[in-house]
Amino acid sequence: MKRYSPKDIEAKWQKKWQASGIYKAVEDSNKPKRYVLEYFPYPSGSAMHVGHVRNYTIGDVIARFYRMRGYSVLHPMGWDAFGLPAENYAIKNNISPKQAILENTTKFKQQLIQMGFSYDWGREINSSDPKYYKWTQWFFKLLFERGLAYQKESLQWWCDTDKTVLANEQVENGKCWRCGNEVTKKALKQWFFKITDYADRLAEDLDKLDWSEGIKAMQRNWIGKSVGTEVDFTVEGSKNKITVFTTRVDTIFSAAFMVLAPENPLVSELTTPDNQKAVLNYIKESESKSDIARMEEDREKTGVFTGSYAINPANGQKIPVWIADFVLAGYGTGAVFGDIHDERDFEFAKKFNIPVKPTVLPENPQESKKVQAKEYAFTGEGILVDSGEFTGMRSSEAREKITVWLANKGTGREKVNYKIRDWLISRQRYWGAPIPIIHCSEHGAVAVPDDQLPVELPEVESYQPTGEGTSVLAGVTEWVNTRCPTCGKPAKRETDTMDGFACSSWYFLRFADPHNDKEAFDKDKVKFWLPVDDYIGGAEHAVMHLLYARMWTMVMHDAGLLDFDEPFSALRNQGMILAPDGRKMSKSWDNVIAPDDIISQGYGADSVRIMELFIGPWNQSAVWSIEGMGGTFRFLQRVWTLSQEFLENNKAKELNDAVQAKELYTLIHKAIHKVSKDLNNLGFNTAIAYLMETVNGLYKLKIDGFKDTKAWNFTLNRLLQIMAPFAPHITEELWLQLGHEGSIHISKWPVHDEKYLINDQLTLAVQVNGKVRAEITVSKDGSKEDIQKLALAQKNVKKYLVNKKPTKVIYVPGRLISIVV
RNA sequence: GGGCGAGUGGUGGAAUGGUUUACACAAAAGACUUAAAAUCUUUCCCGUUUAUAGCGGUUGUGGGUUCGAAUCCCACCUCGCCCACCA
Repeated sequence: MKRYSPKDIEAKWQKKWQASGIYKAVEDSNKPKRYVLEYFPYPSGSAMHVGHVRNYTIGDVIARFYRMRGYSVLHPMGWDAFGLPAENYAIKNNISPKQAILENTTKFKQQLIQMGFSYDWGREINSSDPKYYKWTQWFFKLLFERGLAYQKESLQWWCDTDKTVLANEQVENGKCWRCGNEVTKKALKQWFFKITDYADRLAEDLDKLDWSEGIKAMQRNWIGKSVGTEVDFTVEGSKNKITVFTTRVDTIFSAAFMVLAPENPLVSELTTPDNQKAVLNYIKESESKSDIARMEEDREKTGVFTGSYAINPANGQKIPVWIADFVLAGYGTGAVFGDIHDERDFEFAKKFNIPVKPTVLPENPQESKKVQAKEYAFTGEGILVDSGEFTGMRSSEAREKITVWLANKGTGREKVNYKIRDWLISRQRYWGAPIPIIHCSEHGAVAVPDDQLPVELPEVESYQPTGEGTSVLAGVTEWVNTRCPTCGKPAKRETDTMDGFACSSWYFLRFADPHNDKEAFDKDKVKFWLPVDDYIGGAEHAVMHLLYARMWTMVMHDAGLLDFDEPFSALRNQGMILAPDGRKMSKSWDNVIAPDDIISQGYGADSVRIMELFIGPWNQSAVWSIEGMGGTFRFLQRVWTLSQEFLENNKAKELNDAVQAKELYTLIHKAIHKVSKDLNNLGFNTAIAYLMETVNGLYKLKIDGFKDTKAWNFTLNRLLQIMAPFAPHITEELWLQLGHEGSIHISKWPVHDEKYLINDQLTLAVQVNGKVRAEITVSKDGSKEDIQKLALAQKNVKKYLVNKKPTKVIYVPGRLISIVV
């Protein structure tokens, strides 16, 4: 008998599948469709580890399940090839980024193929291919023409290691998301996408998505919608006014001081000569302070008085105007009023001895006393005092009324603010899609005409960034110098490139029509496949890719290119795989486990795939277990051995045994039912556990021999089919050995027969006062009365019923009978 | 400080109102073998007991609802991830 040896079968089938094209996605309108997509990978220098592989395994099992259930399945793969790591890798290894991508994608592809993933490789795309980025540029133009791409000079996050600006989303705790070094601010003219125009829609539409609450919460938090009031304060002896944003206009009568951000342009005008020196010093100091220091927790409040006073429009009170770096220039109006109803303000007031007094009090009299004694900053809702005509109102009512009152006086208005800032898209690096803009001294920024797309990246000598705030493209004079598309006069090309997130904001659409050279995609093809039904990936993209892609989809929808405005109906966030030491897998920890090593140790891809899912719930993190691999391998080996033994026995004449046949049918139909149900609910680990249980059951039956040929044949065939999404190689091989011609992976998913799911005999637990005291076996259609009688007759039950009568009997069919005394 | 998730045997986990610990790992014993590996079979929460049955206990802690709670409610503790001076 031949032993199970994955290396003898896996590569063979991978080649055959590729040749026969069984995973090709076909638009068949007679079938329902399913678009299963995993985030397309970034082909970095380090190969994929078992954590990445889990992501693809989840997608592949889903894709295979739907394919067998008769769906038209699109399961594509491509490469997010532009970006910093590829360029840095190229510089380090002294090769071109193009060459680096070629090397890395070759390695990644080989890794994916050896795992037996069912991708339609005919749809492979690469975002650094001019045939692809031509359309990325085309979409840039779409945004530009719709007023959603613009240039602005301002202070930007700058990473001095990577020599480029970064988007807000790419700065984590004041550090560059790529290299981890502290970022600084630099004044540069940059390109932005106006994602703020979509802030409200991006927040509101989250409700209609089947995404994990965690990711939705992260996006809501990032967008940071807050509804409040803008209030204008006049400045004593000046025409200037200071506008503030507040969500608590009900506290306006308590305003005791104003605070402006040091960067607020009003500061220089409001500063009186006496205070000039102190203010300038403070501004200088806060500029030089690193953002890490500025964001430090529990930092003591700092600030200086400007010498000016503002007038509270609510009560005419004169209050001092300060500047302090706890007020952010970029949010709201860059100015706030301060009072005792905010912890930060109260802290500030205490530090600088500014008198404050509450005008909102808690309803609880004890707490109210404490607040009046200024024991703490009362930030909750309550009843207004000393607030003119609003005294006695509740906070919520007062907010509405005061806003209307201020609006009528012309000194206030309702206002919605967002934390999200526009998306900074330009990068001072070589390896990205060039921004398709030409700068003309007469016509300004002009889009490159469609017939001149793509604007191809020119070859350069060195990819080393200059650090001067421009990309190396600025040095390619013959490329930079061109003519204005409008007037034909000499003009210069934009030399910044787009961030890689532009490329990934539409790739899921390109998979529907990857080779189209007339347009980005054919509308009908996109209509057939999109939106993505299952989008699988980690949570690290929550406020980057997942937000950007949603915005682009909305823009395309508004431009009439799409008839949907959300790209990903369901998002599946897989849990991380940790190294056996419990830490994240990383080169620097030297704890990375690559699938290649496990496969070459003889376990094979099927065992790895099963381990990825059996290790725990797919959406929770898990520690990789090397020992566990033995278990998944043994399981597959048992299936193999059982099949071989059956095939050898099967050569003899046909045998019949009704008793064994019934047991076999019961086992397999239950398995079909359970595995189908679990796959529908993404219960991969429990589906595998049940398959193992089923195989254990078959081994028990085997002890008596293969007594019914037909039933064994049926059972093994169905078992292989329901195992096929998890272990595609071994099931395909055994399917062939059992005499089938076509591939198991396009065979019809089996349906269970209900009659085998019902047991004739049931085992019930008998409880007395909630404790299990006995077990009884009853017929499935026994009446409650009969069962109750039997239960009460149990020796160990009687013991507890001496001199007592049951007050209540609860019968849960198929489970238990509970007697209460 | 805010948000999200988790806490069950030696370990990963199963069970989402109904017999806690399915499935697997690790460990132990037996069969086969000259031997080992592999394979097959069995045992495996704690206490009480020579042992089995039985009895008692047990899902982070404390309380509640219920005939019955890992599951629902209240309070608290611990761990992980994300965000954080956003007025």
